[in-house]
Amino acid sequence: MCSSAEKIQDAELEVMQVLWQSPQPVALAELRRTLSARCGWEDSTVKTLLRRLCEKGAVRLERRGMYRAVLTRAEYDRWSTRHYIGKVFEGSAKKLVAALLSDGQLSEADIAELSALFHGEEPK
Amino acid sequence: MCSSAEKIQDAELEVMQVLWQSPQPVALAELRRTLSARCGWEDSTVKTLLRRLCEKGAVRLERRGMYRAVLTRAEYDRWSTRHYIGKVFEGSAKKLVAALLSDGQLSEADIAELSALFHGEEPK
DNA sequence: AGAAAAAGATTACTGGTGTAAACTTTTGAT
DNA sequence: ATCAAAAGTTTACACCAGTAATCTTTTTCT
Repeated sequence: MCSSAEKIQDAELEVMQVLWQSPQPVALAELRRTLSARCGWEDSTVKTLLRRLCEKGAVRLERRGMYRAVLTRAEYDRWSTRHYIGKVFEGSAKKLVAALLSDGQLSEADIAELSALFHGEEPK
Repeated sequence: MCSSAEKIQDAELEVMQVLWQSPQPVALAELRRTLSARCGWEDSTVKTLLRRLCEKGAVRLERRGMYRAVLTRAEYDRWSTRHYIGKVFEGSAKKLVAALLSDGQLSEADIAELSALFHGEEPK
């Protein structure tokens, strides 16, 4: 139950996002380049964040200079949404969606697509 | 545009939630009672949080011992969802809802209700 | 008026997060 | 074998958030 996802901090999430969007594993050099561009971080900052992520079990050092995400994006999303919804919407995902709707955060097109999803696939 | 909502911290949110769920304004004594029960906080903790919220403009001291939420729940929800979706779902509310769906965080009943909302009211 | 109670203001302390420098070890190239 | 570059490790440091004690002022009760 404690897949560590909850403890991932904002800065760490930036690192995870880079790991998630390349085929695994990713070279430190590339992490450094991407995060320097995207966040303006120094080399040592990236290393610190990688170390913390490894300590949390969210990342693994595959081999020298190659890092792999252990925590998957889907896992992170699940945990973080649960946490967020618990904090703000009394644990009700439905309330969150209703709020998005009444805030106009979903376009007509979004709604159409989601309606389709609501009735289409989903395994269960 | 910076209605302060983004900077509301977790502990502060607990206080806001108490303010939001009683007809405004709320007596310090009641905040203290509720938050002591709900969060186990001391009197001075509640006062510190109220002070910080006042500094942020999210709460106002209406008159001695009576606090009023200036930031509304709807405003907070809007800002916090935007922020969260920006951080985790590349700014796409649709992606968030799709994730909830594939995670099974929406029951059949939820989906039915939301489908109705999708096609029913909403002023726009 | 004086004292007790409540509210408000000031100060504090710890741990975590963002950010990074500096030091050490390993590896690849001459 | 040596040296430089890259990677890994250690240490650092400021700020904020969570939590609270204490001190001061205001109100209320007798």
